[in-house]
Amino acid sequence: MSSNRLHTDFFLRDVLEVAPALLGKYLARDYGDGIIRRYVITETEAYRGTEDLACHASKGKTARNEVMFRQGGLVYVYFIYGIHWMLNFVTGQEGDASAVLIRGLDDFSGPGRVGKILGLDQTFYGENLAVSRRIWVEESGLTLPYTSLPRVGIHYAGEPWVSLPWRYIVKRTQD
DNA sequence: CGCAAGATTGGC
DNA sequence: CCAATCTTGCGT
Repeated sequence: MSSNRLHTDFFLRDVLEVAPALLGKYLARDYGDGIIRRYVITETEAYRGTEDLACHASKGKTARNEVMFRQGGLVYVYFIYGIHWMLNFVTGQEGDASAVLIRGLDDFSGPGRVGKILGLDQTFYGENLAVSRRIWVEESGLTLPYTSLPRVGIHYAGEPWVSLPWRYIVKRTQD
């Protein structure tokens, strides 16, 4: 039998390709009980290298963001506002310093809520999505229509970064 | 070593 | 509109 897990090659492309490509994929999580929960990825944001002033990598490599400078397919988590763990997937080749922020799963929206649902913490820093037994991404076969909008909470970056439509959101199902 | 700000959220 | 809560990055 074969696994639907997405491997490193999926993440080695430009972040502007990977971010929308993740929409509709399954975020798989094993909380340690051997039961695999799957959540549909419904919202992402792209952070693109040292040039992008909204990207953490724009200030150069630091202890906090060093994983962003590695090859794609790794997890980048960071703690913010004293409350929230943000989940990101590193993309591109080593040195590209790009990543996708996971902002929504199923009906839950907001990166802080994603981190809470998944029970993230510092131990996930650098986790390899190709081999991890507790968090990975799977092909779902779903192709969901989406829209792109400017990114949230990065006003400090100024133009053009604050206006680029690098936030991708699955259109809500009609009923 | 001090301190301001943060890829947010929930409540008033 | 604002507090919560704490890590990080930068200035002194």
